[in-house]
Amino acid sequence: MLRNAGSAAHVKIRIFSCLSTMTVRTRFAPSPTGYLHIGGARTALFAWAYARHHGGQFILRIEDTDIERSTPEAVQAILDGMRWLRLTPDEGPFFQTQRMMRYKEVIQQMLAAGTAYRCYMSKEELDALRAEQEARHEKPRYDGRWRPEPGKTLPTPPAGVQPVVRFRNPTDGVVAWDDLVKGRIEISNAELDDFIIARADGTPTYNFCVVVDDWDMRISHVIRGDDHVNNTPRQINLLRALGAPLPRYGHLSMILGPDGTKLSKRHGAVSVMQYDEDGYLPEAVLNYLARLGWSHGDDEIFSMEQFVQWFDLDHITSSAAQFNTEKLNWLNAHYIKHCDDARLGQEIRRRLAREGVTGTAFPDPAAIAALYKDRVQNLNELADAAHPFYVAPHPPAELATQHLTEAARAALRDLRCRLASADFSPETLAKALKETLAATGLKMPQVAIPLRVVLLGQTQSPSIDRVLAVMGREEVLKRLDRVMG
RNA sequence: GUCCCUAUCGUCUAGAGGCCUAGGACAACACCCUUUCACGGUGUGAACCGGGGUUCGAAUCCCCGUGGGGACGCCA
Repeated sequence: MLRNAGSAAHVKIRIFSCLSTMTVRTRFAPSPTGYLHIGGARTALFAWAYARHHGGQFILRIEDTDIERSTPEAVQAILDGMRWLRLTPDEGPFFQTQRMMRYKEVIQQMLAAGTAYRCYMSKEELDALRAEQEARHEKPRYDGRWRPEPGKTLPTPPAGVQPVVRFRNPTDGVVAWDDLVKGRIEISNAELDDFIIARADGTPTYNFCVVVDDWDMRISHVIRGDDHVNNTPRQINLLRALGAPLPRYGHLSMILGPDGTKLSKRHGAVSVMQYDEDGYLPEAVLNYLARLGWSHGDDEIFSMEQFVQWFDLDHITSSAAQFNTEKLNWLNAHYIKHCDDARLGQEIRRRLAREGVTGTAFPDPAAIAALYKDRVQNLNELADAAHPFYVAPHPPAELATQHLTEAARAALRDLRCRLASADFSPETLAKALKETLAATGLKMPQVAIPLRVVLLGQTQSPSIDRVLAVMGREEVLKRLDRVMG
């Protein structure tokens, strides 16, 4: 799978296999400096779907070369997020920190081949150079002072300075590629400078590791956020210098926050696990994300199987999309409605347990889910609805005075008698209710609402007979007696 | 500042020169259903950023503005 040696022979095999089998291999390559947020999740989803659609492989690669900022917690958070979304990689996770020998080897080769060179410029000198360039309204870039040229005399390396290694970027011509989502993009080499591929301490940098990894891992399609568009020409030049085949590139436009501004840690860019926390079903989040920047005619609701079958890069919008919670809520409500009762029951238990409510075996949470699934937008609302079934509420004072009038109490007493001997089947419950209406001359709401107040501490609920059935005789009578005295 | 990307209802989007009097969905509003609240059903309002071209014909192609975004690290 991964090779540590890059001999010419195996380069040849690599090219051959790409051309002959056309295997699609995509990757998701997050850096573990934080959790998996919604933008990263969509990138992963699209890369995953593209590979699946073409019967190829989806690879997860953790780009942890920034030792300062990478944490094991973040690695775990990314893995958790992907597992929750069921975006299972076919290969990996691979860690760049475990491939250091390979990067160093390639750097040595480039140094030997003259496609890279040592640069002894200090950070201070660099900063000064940039400041000058900015003062002249120029794009800040390295001036190539340590770049070897035929007939050029290089400065003498200062003593005691550890050099960085820079890539010898072509100086003229343009780098162009047909972006899978944005179309043809051309960038002049004059815009690019000789970027650093190895730091003074010898560790390789991002643009270099990406190139070596994409090459070694035989990535055929690089699908990533469009904040990487500017890196692409550098990576293409590097790949060419290495004699490596070029993958195809597709750059996804970004996801903006609900207010149209960039997602930031402060708003919108929450962990995907937060959506679990907030009561969203992963299939709702996935469906929502799939439609954010991609479309298939008028189709809005579809399974992941369907998505994989339909997915292509031709129907991706090239402009940024704004996150819209209302639509996510709508999808979530839809998926809850169509979700299996037993699974919803488990979700109710899990969420109730989180609030310290245990002993939720009776009534069956799945039965409560069946009662409420088509009236909630998220699983937390479902758990909230289930709560009073397990913890008898005290009817709020104002609801009691407003609804538990003498007439209502009389009706409830009448109903209690009939219920005491009922078997709590839907038929007998409906019959008892009707008899009470007839006996008291009240209308259904005049009995149902006081009953809701007594049983659930609320004026709203599903059909009261269904509530009675789920709550069960024993508990219903207990609650009636407690309030009616 | 320089370079790159981008622009259809409030939002996500359909749209590949005539199928567009611009379609769908969310949200909003109205009505219907109703045992309360929801669900659901039906319906209404709502958009091609501006200006120039090309063409018999432009939402669609080209140019220039303008708005938005990204990049310009010994971060990824």
